[in-house]
Amino acid sequence: MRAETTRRQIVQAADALFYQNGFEHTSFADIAAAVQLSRGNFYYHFKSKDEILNAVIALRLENTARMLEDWAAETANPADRIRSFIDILLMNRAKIMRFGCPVGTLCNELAKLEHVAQGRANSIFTLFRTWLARQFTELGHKAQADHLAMHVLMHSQGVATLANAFRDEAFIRREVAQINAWLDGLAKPKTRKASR
Amino acid sequence: MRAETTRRQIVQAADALFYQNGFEHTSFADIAAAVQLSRGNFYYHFKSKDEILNAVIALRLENTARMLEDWAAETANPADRIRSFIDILLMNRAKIMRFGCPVGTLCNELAKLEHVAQGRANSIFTLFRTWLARQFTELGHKAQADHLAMHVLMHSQGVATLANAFRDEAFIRREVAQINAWLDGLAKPKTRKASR
DNA sequence: GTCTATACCTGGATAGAC
DNA sequence: GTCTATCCAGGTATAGAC
Repeated sequence: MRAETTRRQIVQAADALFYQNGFEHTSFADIAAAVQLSRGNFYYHFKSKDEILNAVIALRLENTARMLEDWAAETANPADRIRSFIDILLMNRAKIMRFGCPVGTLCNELAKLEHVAQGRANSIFTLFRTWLARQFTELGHKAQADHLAMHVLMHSQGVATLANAFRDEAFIRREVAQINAWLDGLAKPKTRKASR
Repeated sequence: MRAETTRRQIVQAADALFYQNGFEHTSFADIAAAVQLSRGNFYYHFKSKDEILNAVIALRLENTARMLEDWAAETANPADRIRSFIDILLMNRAKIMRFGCPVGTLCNELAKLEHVAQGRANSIFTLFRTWLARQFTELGHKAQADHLAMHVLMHSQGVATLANAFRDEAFIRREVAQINAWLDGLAKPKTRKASR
């Protein structure tokens, strides 16, 4: 098999395992088993575990950027674009209830490990943050665009953490409905002024 | 030294280390070094790592319960009691920015490990949840007390996760001010009706 | 109750044959 | 590019002396 193909398989397997079992809890043996490779062969593709982590983060950045571009291309209305982001909670609810948010839990873990890749992992958050801020700017909230972006991100992280702890789908739906209502208020601020 | 004293020291050291470095990343040697004990002696007090984890969770449950009782005793107004909870984010902001929320990050980690103590760890959340729900009931929101409790918990988790990733104190203050304003609306619903 | 010594295993990482 | 064999560090856990 071509090296490039094997490498990609390793990264994809590591991506899933890091998400499901955590970075530290995932061993080389686990990843090797997932792609049906011997442990020894592994080091032909990656010289260290940190190198795999970097590749996984790069993959996630790539996938995230593509997803955000697609949303921006498909959806004309900035409010609807933000709704696409919020909808992740519903689309991925099964995984979120089992494993939490892939970004939040990775950043949490790396923070405790004081890992060098912390900054790189956080940049996935930054990707969402700047994209959301751009949508809020287009919505006419330029001055507080970044604050609003952080608020939406905060909401998604809180929902993911509690949904994971309590395995509560109804809770997710309730909170998604609520943040969407909040977004409605922002999208049409002319109807009733200063409604908070 | 008396066994009881040593045992307590071990649990307190483990509590701090699990919070700062994560459960799995903390070794017996780390805890032993923190209390200046030999690794061998350790097993006189705890037969396994899971046993220490259980003791740590029990300690946290105890401390949390006492804190909530104190708030209920000190503060007459249920809205102010809820504000005591929200204020944790400000009081502990330095630690939260470095290590996240102790409850949320532990539950996250145990979920990925599929650890048997998961349920026990989650019960710390439940303690906050039922206490908050009681305050909302006293505030006159009995029907949605539990939903509101989950909403406040969700908020604190989201703020903690993002504050940890971005090390952003201004963000914490902003979000605390915002949820307090939201709480104001709930505490005095008579002034202006259906203000959301 | 506390120590040292040690057994045993897992995980990361390397060397070298094929 | 893939394998087996192997090394070494660190982690959990035990035995037994003091």
